[in-house]
Amino acid sequence: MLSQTEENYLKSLFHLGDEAGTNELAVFLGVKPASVNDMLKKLKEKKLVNYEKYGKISLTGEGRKKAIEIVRKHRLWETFLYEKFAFTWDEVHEVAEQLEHIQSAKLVDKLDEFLNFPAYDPHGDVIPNAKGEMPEVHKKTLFEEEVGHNCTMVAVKDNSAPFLQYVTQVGLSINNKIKVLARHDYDQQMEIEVNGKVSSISPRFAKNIVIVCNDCAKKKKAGKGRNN
Amino acid sequence: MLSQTEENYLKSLFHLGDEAGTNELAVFLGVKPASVNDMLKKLKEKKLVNYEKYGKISLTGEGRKKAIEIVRKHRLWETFLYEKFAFTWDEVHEVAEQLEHIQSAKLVDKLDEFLNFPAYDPHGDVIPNAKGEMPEVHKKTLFEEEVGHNCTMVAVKDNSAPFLQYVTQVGLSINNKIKVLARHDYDQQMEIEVNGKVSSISPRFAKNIVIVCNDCAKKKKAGKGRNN
DNA sequence: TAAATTTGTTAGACTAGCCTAACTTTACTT
DNA sequence: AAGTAAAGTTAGGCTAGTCTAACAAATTTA
Repeated sequence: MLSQTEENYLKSLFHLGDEAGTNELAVFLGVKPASVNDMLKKLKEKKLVNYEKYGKISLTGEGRKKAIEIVRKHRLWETFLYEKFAFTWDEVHEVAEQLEHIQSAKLVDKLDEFLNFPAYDPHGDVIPNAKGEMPEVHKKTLFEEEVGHNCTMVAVKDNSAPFLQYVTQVGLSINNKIKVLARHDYDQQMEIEVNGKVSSISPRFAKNIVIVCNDCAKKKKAGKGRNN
Repeated sequence: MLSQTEENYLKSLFHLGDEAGTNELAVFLGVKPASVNDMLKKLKEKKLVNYEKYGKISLTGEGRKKAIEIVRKHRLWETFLYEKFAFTWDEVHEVAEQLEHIQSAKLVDKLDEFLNFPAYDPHGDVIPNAKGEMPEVHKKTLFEEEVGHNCTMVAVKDNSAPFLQYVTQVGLSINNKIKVLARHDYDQQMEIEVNGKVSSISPRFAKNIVIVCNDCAKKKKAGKGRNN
């Protein structure tokens, strides 16, 4: 059993990617490099990180597996708070930071099922599945999507009530499919179809909807990610 | 902000009542008396317990308030796991022990609302309301209930699939109202009404349903309680 | 390539929460 | 009321995780 602190180190290493250094990790975690050093020795001992003096830090297979489990829990809880308890996307993170450390395999399974196995969290990040698989994904705004393509809404960028009402009116919500029917060169107004309903949306609106394209080729390197 | 450990001490003191001793608390928490002693000094310093050397331990008003908040969270989470995630009543406690320490007022409010402000948890214990009020209650089995009285189901004693199926068939679930229509002296079979539906139930069945009477006078002293 | 800067490491110390062992106070028993 | 048993306390020590300060290695830059 890992402590919450150990879990946080693994999670942070996962987000920083495989070329992390001591200082970088220290800044990320909000502790001093000396503390990171101590912990790295411990995690190396437990075979969760690869680490040699003055070298770069990376997760072992086992460490990565643990990290992904935590990310999975974090993102499932964020989705839960957002969808079921009407938290806004900027409120979910802090509480999910706590909830991600709850130990219960059954709870995670049930949560996943309860949310209907969501693919994306409210920030538009991919939720790893129960096997720890995490398809890579290229996020962009709906405004940038090509005409004729199908995409999935994964997040919003604006949290204001008027915007959110508009989103609802158009029939959109996270994990919904969207088809881009047209874009007018004149005023960049777009025509989209959601659940058979066609809407005309402004460029401003489209720029606040984050999507992943279902028709674009899927090959991209993983970035550094966010703090979760 | 209290640590999880501090919260557990307060919660335990609440369950043990106001005449707890050092040893008793140590046994309850599974630690040594010396550890309890250290912590009591700290909690006294924080004005959460009343405590003098060699004297009995009790919670201050503030300490009690904190303890009730934790009990409230524990019981709401138990109810959540039981009702929404199909945990059995003997599985909920362990996970609720972890969830009760999550810090988020909004989360607790939403949880309460999501569960429709439940009065009892799956063990039949009263859930304190948002104000920290906790009506005292006299639990008994449905078998013991008087004919003509109305009562509320608060728990089951048997967790087997056949029993639970039968419970469902009769239309019963936790926080449901039951009216006792009759009891036959011959075989102690009972007639009950649930949501307008009348059922005939065996004494064995009735003995596995825990209820609180809504028609009995409500005056009784608080007992020592359980570990939650 | 040598100096300066950045990055990483070590040693020693602190706090929370726990322990054991020894001791003190209170309560029980006859 | 004296002696024993039970309950409670203290002192000192341990681990996890943090810190500061001093030092060492690596990297950048002139």
